[in-house]
Amino acid sequence: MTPTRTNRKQQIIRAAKELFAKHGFKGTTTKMLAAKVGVSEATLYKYFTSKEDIYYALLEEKLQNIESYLPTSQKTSIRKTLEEIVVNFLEKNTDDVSFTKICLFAALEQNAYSKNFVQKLRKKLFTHLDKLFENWISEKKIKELEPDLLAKLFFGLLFYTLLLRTIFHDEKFSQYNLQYLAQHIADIFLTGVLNETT
Amino acid sequence: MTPTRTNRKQQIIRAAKELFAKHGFKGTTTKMLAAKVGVSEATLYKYFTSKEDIYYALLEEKLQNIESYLPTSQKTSIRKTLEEIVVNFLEKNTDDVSFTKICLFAALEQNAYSKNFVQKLRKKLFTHLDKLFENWISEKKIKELEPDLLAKLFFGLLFYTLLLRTIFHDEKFSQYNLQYLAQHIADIFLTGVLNETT
Amino acid sequence: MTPTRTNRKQQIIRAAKELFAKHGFKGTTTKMLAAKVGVSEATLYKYFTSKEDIYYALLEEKLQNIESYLPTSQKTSIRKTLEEIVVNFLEKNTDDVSFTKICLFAALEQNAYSKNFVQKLRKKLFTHLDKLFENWISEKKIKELEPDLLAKLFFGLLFYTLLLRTIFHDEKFSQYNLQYLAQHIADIFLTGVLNETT
Amino acid sequence: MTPTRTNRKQQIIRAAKELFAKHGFKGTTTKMLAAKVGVSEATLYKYFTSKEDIYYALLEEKLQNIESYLPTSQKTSIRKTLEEIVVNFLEKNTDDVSFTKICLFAALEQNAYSKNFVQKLRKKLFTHLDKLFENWISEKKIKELEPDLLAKLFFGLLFYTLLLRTIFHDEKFSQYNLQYLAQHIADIFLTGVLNETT
DNA sequence: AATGAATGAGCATTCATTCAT
DNA sequence: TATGAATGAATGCTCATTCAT
Repeated sequence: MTPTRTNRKQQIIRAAKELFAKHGFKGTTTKMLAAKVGVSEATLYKYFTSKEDIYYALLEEKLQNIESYLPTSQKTSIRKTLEEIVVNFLEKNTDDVSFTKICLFAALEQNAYSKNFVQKLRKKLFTHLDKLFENWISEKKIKELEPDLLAKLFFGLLFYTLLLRTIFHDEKFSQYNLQYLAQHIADIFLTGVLNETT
Repeated sequence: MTPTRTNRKQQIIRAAKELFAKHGFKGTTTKMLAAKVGVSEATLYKYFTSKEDIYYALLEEKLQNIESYLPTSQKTSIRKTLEEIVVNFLEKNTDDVSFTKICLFAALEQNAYSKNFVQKLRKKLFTHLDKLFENWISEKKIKELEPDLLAKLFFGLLFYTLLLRTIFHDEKFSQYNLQYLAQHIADIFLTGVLNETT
Repeated sequence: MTPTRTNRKQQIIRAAKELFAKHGFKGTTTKMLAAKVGVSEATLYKYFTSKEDIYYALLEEKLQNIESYLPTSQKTSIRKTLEEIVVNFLEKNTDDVSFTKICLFAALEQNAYSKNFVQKLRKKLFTHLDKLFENWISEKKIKELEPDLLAKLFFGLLFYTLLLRTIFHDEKFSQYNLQYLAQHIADIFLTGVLNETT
Repeated sequence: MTPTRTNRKQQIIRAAKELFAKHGFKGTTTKMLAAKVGVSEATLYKYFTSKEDIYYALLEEKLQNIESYLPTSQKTSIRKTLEEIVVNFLEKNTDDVSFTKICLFAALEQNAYSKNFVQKLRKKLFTHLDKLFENWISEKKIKELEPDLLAKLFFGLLFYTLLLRTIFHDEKFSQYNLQYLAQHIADIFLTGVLNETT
């Protein structure tokens, strides 16, 4: 594939990402997409066989390029590790809101392909996180609960925070700096909200 | 409005709820809707002025009828209170998955009306929850953090759990019984995951 | 089905017959068809599910209504019988050229459906003709050849004459009166072209 | 024109012949054609100015190269001559079904050009055949009928036999060997089907 | 000599909506 | 109250064709 050809494909995917995020799959028309890319609708079909094909390419690409929000280096403390996860996750996904939206649309629209995508995505997101909790449990550092339950509940805190910041446009959560949020989320998850004196 | 008229309106809204949940607003056609209700498409327009109108009526109705997941009676312990909230919330929303989906669609589709809806909905959901945490804080029962931050993080645990059970179709989370989930969520939120001995 | 509904369907089929005959299936657009009927394209789809559906309905209807070109009463002579067949066949099909054309298009375009149609049509055309020749053979009135071979060769004379008159626009054949043609065709088929004195 | 250029043109025409025969003019796309030739669509337009142009070139070429099915040498008997015509005609056209189909499509599609083509073709086909019958008539060998009427009716037998074998896929007619068919067709045309004793 | 890239016009089909009855 | 009949505008997609390279 010539470099131009790849570029055009990328252009289309990039434009599609924005539009699908804003209007969903059904809500995005090929006309809108062509206009955004600055080509004719016919041109779209020189690069992709169908609107669905563009959608799939978009999801597929995301699945490949998904960046880990997990710390690369071994952290000394659980707390630091969790804090870094929070910051990483929110940082990466705040910049690319469309991805979050597209994932949610995919989860909601529920055709065979998007179901598969969501499944793969969740696997990718949790494989490493699960392991982290497993290790901590086996090291007796944290309570002996099912590691994936812990991973998912922790992720729930992240995920909902992300939604508050990017989709629900919660004023407060949007203004908090990430460090501050990370500290509180990590703290609550580790030690709970009860007053120590209690 | 005659009772029949009200009934028909209700029938339409009920059918719309299912369809919008399954296919989104754009993905639901008036043809599908009419078929589901068992009337002609023309009849739809005797009761509502447009497809959007049906959507708005649906959201509005939900906003009125939203049932509190908060405990009605004063509970003795925070733990019991939180547990009851978890159980209530999951119970009510598991039965009515379409509502969750419609809310998410509304949040994603982001037109003026749905934005407004999401805002109102969140207000309704959080007003009482916020107060609960405020009280506990003033009673020094829990750490002195911003009450709405606490409320939202706690809600994040609930909400993500709901998504896992109803939209992401997480096998494990779907099988857990609600009591079990409630205990763990409440426990983690209150005391954290760290080993007490640490 | 209300009478109006039937009428519209019939109107569409009638218009389609003309257009498909003139331009073939591919060459006929739904726009042309709608214009000819005097309705919008959308209306076409209230009565038929697709362009193909219209085509099929058209063929199906023809298959039902196909009129026999065979003599109803028992003729005294073979010659009279054949002459009547020629006249009947040419008369019926000259009035309805579109049918001939559509059949030929169907035979040429060769999709699964039209293949089936052509097969059924040929069966309908030949079943009785075959029997006629069988009888004559068993009565020793004509040479002892395979009856269907005879039927088909005789039909070839008819069919080609029809093409000459309706599709190839052969001047002479178009001007001959049917009686004249019938006599010669029957005569040649019965006694051949050789001079009797030879 | 360089020899390569001629070759490419020929390649295109050959591919077009197959495709037009299978799908008709409208049913054949330039994409299909380019793919079959193994070049880009753009290349097609280096050799022909339009899709129609290819079609015309194709017909024109056929018109030039049409091979006579008439016997080259003077045959002793009419019977032998007719038999040879039948065999020749069926042999040549069975091998090249696409030609028959294209001619029929041309006759059906009825635009100015194809009308002209069909006319020329028929002239070519009948000029010599007509003469043959003229001669036989003047030699008093056959009945004194209009020679072109005879020629066309005889041709009808050939033509319908060809259709049965190539387009209608008549099982029996496809299996008969040509010699057998030729004998019967010639015999019937010459002496008729009536029992001699009658 | 060949083609990659592009497209305006058109295709069959569906949409939400209207209106006379 | 309900709907059969209708449609303008749009949808995803394909077509034959052009042109710079």
